[in-house]
Amino acid sequence: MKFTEYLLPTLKEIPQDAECLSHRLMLRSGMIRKLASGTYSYLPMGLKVLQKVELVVREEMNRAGALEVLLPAIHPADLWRETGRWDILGADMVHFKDRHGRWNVLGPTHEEIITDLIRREINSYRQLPLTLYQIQTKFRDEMRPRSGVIRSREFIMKDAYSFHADAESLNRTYEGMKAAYCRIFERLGLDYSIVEADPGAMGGSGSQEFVVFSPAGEDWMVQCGSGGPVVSVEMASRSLKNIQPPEAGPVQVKRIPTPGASSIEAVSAFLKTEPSRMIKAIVYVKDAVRFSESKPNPSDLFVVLVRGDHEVSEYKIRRLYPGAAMATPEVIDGCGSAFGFTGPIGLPGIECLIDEDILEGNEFYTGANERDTHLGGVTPSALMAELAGRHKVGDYRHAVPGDRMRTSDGEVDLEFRTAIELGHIFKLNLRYSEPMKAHVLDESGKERPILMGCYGIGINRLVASAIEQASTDKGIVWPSRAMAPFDIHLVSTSMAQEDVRAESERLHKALVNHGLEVLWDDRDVTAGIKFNDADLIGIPIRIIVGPKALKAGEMEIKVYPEAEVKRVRVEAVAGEIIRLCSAEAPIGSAETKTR
RNA sequence: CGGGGCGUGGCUCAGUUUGGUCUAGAGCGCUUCCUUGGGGUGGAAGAGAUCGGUGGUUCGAAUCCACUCGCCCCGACCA
Repeated sequence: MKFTEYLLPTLKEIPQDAECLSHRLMLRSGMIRKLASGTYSYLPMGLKVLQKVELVVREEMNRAGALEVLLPAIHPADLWRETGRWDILGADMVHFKDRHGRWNVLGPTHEEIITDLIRREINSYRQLPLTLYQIQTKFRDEMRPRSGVIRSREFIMKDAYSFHADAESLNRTYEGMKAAYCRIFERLGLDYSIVEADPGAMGGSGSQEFVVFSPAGEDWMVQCGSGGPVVSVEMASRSLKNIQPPEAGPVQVKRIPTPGASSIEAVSAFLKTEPSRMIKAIVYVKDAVRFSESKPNPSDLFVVLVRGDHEVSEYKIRRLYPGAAMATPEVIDGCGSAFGFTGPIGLPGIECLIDEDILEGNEFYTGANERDTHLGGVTPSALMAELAGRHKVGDYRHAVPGDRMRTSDGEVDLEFRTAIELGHIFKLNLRYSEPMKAHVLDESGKERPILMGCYGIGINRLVASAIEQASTDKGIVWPSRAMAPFDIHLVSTSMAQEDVRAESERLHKALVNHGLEVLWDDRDVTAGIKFNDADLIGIPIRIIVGPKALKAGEMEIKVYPEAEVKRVRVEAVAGEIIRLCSAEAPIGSAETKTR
């Protein structure tokens, strides 16, 4: 491809609106342009990179036995109502009323759509297992798009869905998909981590995220020592200090009117104190499925106490009560408390999980279980007196910096890093098949819901993260040749010199005829401009054709990131480059690329 | 949605505090010519802006006021 015939508008100056590195570089290298907040046009070179990633993804999906389909982007809202997600996702979905007055959704994901397809087409366990995938644009009306292409309102996703008659089959495919994901990320050269994710209240039995660490990341992850396993802040457990609960002491609390102030921030501001001096009390239902809201019994509930500046980890409390779910305001009001003003004092019969940090405190403020009222002077010993016997002390909160964890190497600090989520694999089990009645007949002729898994990769985000990984403000450093937009960057330093032009043209033709993708900078501009643009675009193999070397009958080859200049006889350059390019496994072979 | 910031040729910005000398400037980019040709070469001549929009105040508005639209950042929210 001749530069002069291509659309590659590189920018010398840093665009004002772009703050994160990948965003700046994608803009500057002419890969993308912004249309509006969270929507981007891909210019030819940007598209090329997306397609290179898609190629690897397709190959690995196909290899893993998944079949490619293409589902519609426009969905009737009724399908989303079947699973309750019309309400759950709500305003996050791009939706519109069509001319017949029916609500439609621009797909933010496709579980409902694929499940609908499967329930129509699949009737027998003998048609299972089956894995389908697609690469398609998703739409999400994000509250705040950010970081360029990392969180946008429209993005390309590879989403796969698997269907099974039994858990063993689901597990097998899940592991197969996980392996395929590893191959994809390895071939693309990403320095990624697999993070155990919270399977959540959906009854899921497993979920893992593929992340890359980056300052542009939005999710905090915790690593237990260097090289240790990575988990989310919600799941990271800390080693407890084994603080002995104090003796029960007098309950000398004072009631404080706090009109209208119910959130931690509002109350701490009103009382001129710190959130860390407050106790946050969250009421949970032990088993949301079997709970009857009309007759709430104190023994069906429990309350979790964490410091005001901490977050309750639902993951950790679900280890005690797997069916736990946050109580509704009605239940809270009905059990002798007041929504927004819950506290541990005066909730007879309700079990209490106390995060250990509370015992370290002296006096706390907390809700009085009465509207517009809080309590002051709540001490750990008062809690012991009040809760006598119906409490448990432990680790019930999200991890925070400063937490430590015991490992085989002794106690280590938890390391906090931000990460970008590129992929997520999930055992959905019956979450969609049950409400949507996607059933098959088993061997005994009995109707059973299909077990499902789902597996997503954000393509655009993956490209941005790859650029984030090793690039500098000078230019993009592609993590692998598989992702670089071209194989070769041919730089002719002086198009005014007839020999340079002629030799460049000959070489360009030879390489293209060998099936290589070559960007030939044939612009009539100075060498400095070309070198700077080459650094910006970052195509790893560069050939420099200039008058000096040419006089000696040579050209220069640089391979980045090693980038030692190698002088090669003009006649030998094409052969050398072809050898270089085929030294790697060509895309499509069974070989995994090594970085 | 709350908080903060911004909006002036294609890009980066100056000018706004204190209205008039701004029917608006600079650098980069763009067009033409010469020059140069290994890290954004030097020079000459040009094109290009209803100062985000609407309304108001005023003899006079890029500048003051109101409303509005858009963009960025932080937060809240959320798979």
